[in-house]
Amino acid sequence: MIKDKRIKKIKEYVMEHESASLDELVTVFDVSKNTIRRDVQELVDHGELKKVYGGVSAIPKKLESFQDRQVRNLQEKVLISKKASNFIEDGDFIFLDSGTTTIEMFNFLKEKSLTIFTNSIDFIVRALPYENLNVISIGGMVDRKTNSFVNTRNIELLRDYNIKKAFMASTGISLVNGVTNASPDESELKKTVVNRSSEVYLLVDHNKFDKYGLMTYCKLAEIDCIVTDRLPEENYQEYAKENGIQFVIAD
Amino acid sequence: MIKDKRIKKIKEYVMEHESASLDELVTVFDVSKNTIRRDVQELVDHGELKKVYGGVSAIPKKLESFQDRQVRNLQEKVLISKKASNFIEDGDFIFLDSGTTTIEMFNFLKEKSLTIFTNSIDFIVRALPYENLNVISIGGMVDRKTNSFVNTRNIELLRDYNIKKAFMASTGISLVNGVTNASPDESELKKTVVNRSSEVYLLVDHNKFDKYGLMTYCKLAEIDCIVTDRLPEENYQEYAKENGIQFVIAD
DNA sequence: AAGTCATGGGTAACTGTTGGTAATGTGTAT
DNA sequence: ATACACATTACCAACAGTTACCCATGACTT
Repeated sequence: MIKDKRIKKIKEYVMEHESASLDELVTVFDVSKNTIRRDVQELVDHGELKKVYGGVSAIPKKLESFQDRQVRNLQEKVLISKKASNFIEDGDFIFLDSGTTTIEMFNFLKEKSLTIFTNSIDFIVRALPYENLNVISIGGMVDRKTNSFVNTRNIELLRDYNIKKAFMASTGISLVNGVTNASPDESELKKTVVNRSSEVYLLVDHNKFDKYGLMTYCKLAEIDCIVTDRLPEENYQEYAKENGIQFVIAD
Repeated sequence: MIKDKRIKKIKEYVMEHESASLDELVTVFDVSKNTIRRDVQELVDHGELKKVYGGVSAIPKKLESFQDRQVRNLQEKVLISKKASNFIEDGDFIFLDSGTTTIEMFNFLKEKSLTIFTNSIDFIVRALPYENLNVISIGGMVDRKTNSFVNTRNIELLRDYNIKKAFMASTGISLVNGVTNASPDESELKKTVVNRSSEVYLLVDHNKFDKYGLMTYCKLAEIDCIVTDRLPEENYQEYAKENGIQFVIAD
């Protein structure tokens, strides 16, 4: 493997595992300890990681809470987001919810020509270099837990736009409680988006099933398509069939 | 395959894979290493890719254009923004315009406790780690020339907020044309902010005097305080005296 | 037929990368 | 405090990749 690539991988590996011993890295990347040392040194010089005796650890950033979540189950999130992105075509007007799964869609839509309505600050920032993406921000108060805009006073303006497809995130879904999220500030917006959008896609990994958060922002029946990484229990499949919900499994 | 086409393909290939070894490219495109080198060299010369030992890697896109402008006259901008920040007190509810001068205020207010209304994407991002800053974004369409939100549909909501102090930027000011900026998309918002704010501060370096852009968003008389880096011509001083405008010189 | 250009193959000097080894430093358990 | 294991640093030799050339070939142009 090219040195550059290896270093990037090392960074990702350490980020994902919070920290790693040098021996661990030696095994994983199959190069000598010496080389690992040099690679790590380079990353440390660039302020990407920090050294600890016997290994290396990710830098606890101020907004780590979000970053942390982002790497957990990263592979599943990438698979799900890739699958979901297949539903997006050039010229679409879509809504993109904030969240660690939905943000992964970025890589799969950055080359398309789209108009994207979003409350995700991360997405707005990542989309800045891509002129082909017409990004419209919902605005509102910055919420540091989710890096998104909440409590937005201007939900009204959503009603002026005809969103074709909405890609939603959730902290947990269940047959009883529907699609939920943690914060009341967000749910008003999500409700409106679900109502206003022709097609609603929900991106949830298998861990989210049978869990629920504080607020329900829509019923499961209001979702058109659930993109996830494992076929859910029988009762979900029945419910889906009854309510015309499509299940898409990414693997 | 023709050379031009191959080079384009190589670029695409590397972009897609983030990076690639020369050997890899040799196999994929079935030409000699020598040719791959020449092709890659051409791409590097055009700044499309960068060489790394053992291969090539895609250039991580950046928001360069804005960054560039940011360093021009940086010292003046810092001086002006520092001076302007003196008017801000803990607990204030302020508006912060987008622009290369106003963004420099960030360092001088990041430790204060404030509620900040802004259209500047850069400010929103930089403020993310600072929990003491309550940031409210105006939202709207992303404008990549200024890294701000424009064309915002929800100017109405501004009327609900009582902004205490507004810190405005401008591409040029003159006695005849007042305070101007380049884009029609922005001026509607700026107009409203100037109207709604108890105190309006204008941050302009001396180069901005006697220049004007396409759109006038307010008269000079509507400004309460102009922060700049040199004492302007006599006629500006007279005008200021007549209209109760305070001049603050940063040096 | 001569000229131009892209290509492939080769050589030699050079530079960056790698893994090993030895000396030194650091943390831990007794 | 001492011994021990392991981590770190520094250095070097081997090697892989790079640069800057060379020339031969074939396709295409003038």
